[in-house]
Amino acid sequence: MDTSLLSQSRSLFIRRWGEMAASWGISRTMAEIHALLFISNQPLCTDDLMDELQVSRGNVSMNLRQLVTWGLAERVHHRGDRKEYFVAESDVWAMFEIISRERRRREIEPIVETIDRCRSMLKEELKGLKGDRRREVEQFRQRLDDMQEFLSLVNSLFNLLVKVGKSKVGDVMKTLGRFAH
Amino acid sequence: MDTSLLSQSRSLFIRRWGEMAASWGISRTMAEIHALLFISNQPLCTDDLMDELQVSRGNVSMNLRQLVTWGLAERVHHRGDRKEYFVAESDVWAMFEIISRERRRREIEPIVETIDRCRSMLKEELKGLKGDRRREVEQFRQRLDDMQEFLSLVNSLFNLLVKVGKSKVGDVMKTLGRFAH
DNA sequence: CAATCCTTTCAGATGCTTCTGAAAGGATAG
DNA sequence: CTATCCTTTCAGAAGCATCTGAAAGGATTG
Repeated sequence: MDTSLLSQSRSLFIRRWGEMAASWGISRTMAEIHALLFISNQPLCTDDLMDELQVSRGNVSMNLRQLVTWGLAERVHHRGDRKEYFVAESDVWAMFEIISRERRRREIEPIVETIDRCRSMLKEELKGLKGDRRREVEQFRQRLDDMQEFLSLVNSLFNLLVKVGKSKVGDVMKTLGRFAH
Repeated sequence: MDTSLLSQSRSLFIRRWGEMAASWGISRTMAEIHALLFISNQPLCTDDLMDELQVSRGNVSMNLRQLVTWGLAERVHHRGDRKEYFVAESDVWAMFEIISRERRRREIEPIVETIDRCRSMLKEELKGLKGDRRREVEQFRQRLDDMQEFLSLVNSLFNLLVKVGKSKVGDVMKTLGRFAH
C-alpha cells in the first residue's frame, strides 16, 4: 500500500469532499468520484474509480452519468481503447455556477413559487375579512412578503456573482468592504 | 375541516418549507415546525404542533429543542399556564445569519481545514521530486489552491452580507451591478 | 456472426436517519 | 405528600436513500 504524503492527501481530500456532500444534496459516492477526477492529472476509467473508492461498478456508472448530466464531468475517448475515460470540470468558477444553479433550482425556486401562490390566495381571502381573523391573515402575508423579498435578493446576488466571475473578484471584494465597517 | 384559503395557504407553505428542508440539512419535521411557528401570529404549544402536523409528541419535543438551540425559536411562558409555548425568529435576516453560520460551519470550514492540511503535506512531498510524479503533485496542489481561494471568497462574502444587513442591501446590489457589465 | 470487452440497468439488500409511543423525569397545585 | 400536568428521553420500528451484483444491452473486433 502506498503511504506517501501524496497518497495520504488524496484520500484525505476525497473523504472530506464526500462527507460534505450530504449537506450539498449530492450523494457521498458521487462527490468522491468527482473529487478523485478533480485532483487527477489524467482521465480515469470506471475500473480506476472502483479500485480507488472501493465501490461497485453499477454505483460508479450511475454516479458518473449524473456528473456528466450536471456538467461536472465529461467523457474522454482514447484512440485504440474501448474504455471510456472521464475528467472533471477543473475551473472552480464553472463548478460554482453549475452547483449553485442546481441548488437554486431545488432550494429556492420551489419555495418562491409556493410563496407566490400563497400570496395571491391570501389576497383573495382578505377581501371579506374584518377583525382578528383579518389581522391573522395580514401577519401571515407580511411574513411571506419579507421572505420573498429576501429570496429574490439572494437570487440576484448569485446571478451577479456568476456574471462577475473570477476575474473581477478582487475588485468586488474591495468595493464591498466599504459597506461593512 | 377548514377549507378556507387561509388554511390552504398555511398547509401549502408548511409542506413546501418542509420539502426544501432536506437540501438545507434540516429534517422535514423540524422545518415544518419552524414554518408553522413562523406564520403564526401567536405562540404555539406542543399539542398545537402535534395536531396540525400530525406527528408524535417526542418528535415535536426533540425538534423544538434543536430549533431553540439554533436560535430559530424561543420559549414563551403564559402566566397561569403550565404549558410552554414557542415562537419563531421572525426577522428573515436574523434567520439568514443563523442558517448561514450553521451551514458554513458544516459545509465550508471542514473542507478548508482539510485543504490546508493537504497543502502542507504536498509541499513537503514536493521537496525531493522530479519529473512526472512532480507534475502530478503540482497539478493536485494547483487545484487545491484554486479551491481554497474560491472558498475563502465565499466565506468573506457571507460575512459581509451578514454585517451589511438589510438596510444597505440595495446599495450593495447597485455596486455589484457595475461589475457585471 | 460469434467472441470479446465494456457499460448500463434495476430488484433486492443494506445502512442511515427520522419517528413513535410508552416510560421516566420534573415541576406545580392541592 | 400525592395527584396532576407537562416535558423529555430513548429503544425499537419505520421509512428513505444508496449500493451491490448479476443479467442484459450494445459496440467493436477478428
